[in-house]
Amino acid sequence: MARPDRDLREACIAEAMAIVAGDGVERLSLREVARRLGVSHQAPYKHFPSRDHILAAIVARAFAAFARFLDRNPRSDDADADLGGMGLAYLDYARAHPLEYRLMFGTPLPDGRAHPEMMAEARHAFALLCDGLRRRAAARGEQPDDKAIVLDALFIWSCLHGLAGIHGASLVDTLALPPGALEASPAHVLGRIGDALGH
Amino acid sequence: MARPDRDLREACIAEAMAIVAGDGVERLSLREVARRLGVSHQAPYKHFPSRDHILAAIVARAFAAFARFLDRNPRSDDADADLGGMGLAYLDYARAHPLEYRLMFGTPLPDGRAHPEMMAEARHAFALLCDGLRRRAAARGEQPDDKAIVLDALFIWSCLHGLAGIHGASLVDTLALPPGALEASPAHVLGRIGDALGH
DNA sequence: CCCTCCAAGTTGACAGCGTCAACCAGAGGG
DNA sequence: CCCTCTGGTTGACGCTGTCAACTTGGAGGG
Repeated sequence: MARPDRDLREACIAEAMAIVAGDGVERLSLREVARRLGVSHQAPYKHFPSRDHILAAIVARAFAAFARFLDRNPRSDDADADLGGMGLAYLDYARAHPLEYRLMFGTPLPDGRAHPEMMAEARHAFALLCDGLRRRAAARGEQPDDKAIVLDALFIWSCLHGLAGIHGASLVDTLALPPGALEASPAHVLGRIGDALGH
Repeated sequence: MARPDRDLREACIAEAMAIVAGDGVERLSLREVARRLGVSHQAPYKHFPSRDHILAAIVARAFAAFARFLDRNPRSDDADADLGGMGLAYLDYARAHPLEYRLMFGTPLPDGRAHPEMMAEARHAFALLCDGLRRRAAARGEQPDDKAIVLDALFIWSCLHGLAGIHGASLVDTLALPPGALEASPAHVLGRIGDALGH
């Protein structure tokens, strides 16, 4: 069998990501991936032992793209503003890429022990947030221990993750919010995070 | 057709909820419901036009149970403590009932317009939080408008929802938290919410 | 009492999915 | 030339949601 003129494994990943980005992870099937690539339904299994494996591969890619997005702003001298910018980027990503966001955070993920690359990419995104907090603390002349940094990172991540989830899901319709509340909620929540941490 | 000695519709709902509570919503199939009840695979369709309809029914039940849980503590004279108690109840529910929690908040829900009861039950839970904030404001002699109440309710809900999601999902393993951070995070996040709102 | 209708079930079929298993062709190495 | 391995194809199986036809029992009316 000649080396194919394309790497089918990478093509499967790209196609799976396109399906998820277009229609959501619920529509991801290996048979549809195969159909779109013009190969037999079993061909993707030559590269991925199971559906979970291709899922883990695209989750890892999604986390990597997410982390790049979080890190998109150049670092400034103002650690508070950097942290706020990261928070905005988080919400922007969730809004711009709702289906990818749900892939990462709204889907039972494959077992992390079997997919270390996926785990590493997810950790990277969280680590950016922890780094932002460390720089902020240093700029204020503080030296919190690692656990305190992580706890505040969890606080922030919880707020952002929760709000992104509310924005992205049908919960928005469900809650029957008064006019303007939805649009105002990102700035408000970010402001409250600032209140909590002390400006 | 005689009135059956059981209400199959209610039996389907109960069985569906048992499957979700035991194994998660991914394992919910109408055929399994039918098998467990000893009826033919098509029988549940006499009562529910589609899988979405039974899903909406159990989501409504889950929201109702959730709201009862949030409201479990008697009201005291201390509105701050009541609000904190509600926050703890939120996290307790998510921890005690992870699969039901994920049913409500981690699952693409059926179209809310087709299922008004489900919507109403979800709104009730959110309204409890808004009420708690109103009572707190009144106790402080403040009169925030409706939008301000809702925005802070969204802030709190975001925090709790985000944290519950982190606790409940494989993200906990993914993030490789330092020892003790996970156990400390509920108190920490609730404390930060208090910081944000001003004690 | 008989007949009709309807509700609630049963049975069978279909298409889609993930996965198992057997088979095939071509490339590379001995 | 032969053998092995890799990466595909084909076919089958069991599971799901749903469509469709059929059956049965009971209620209601004449």
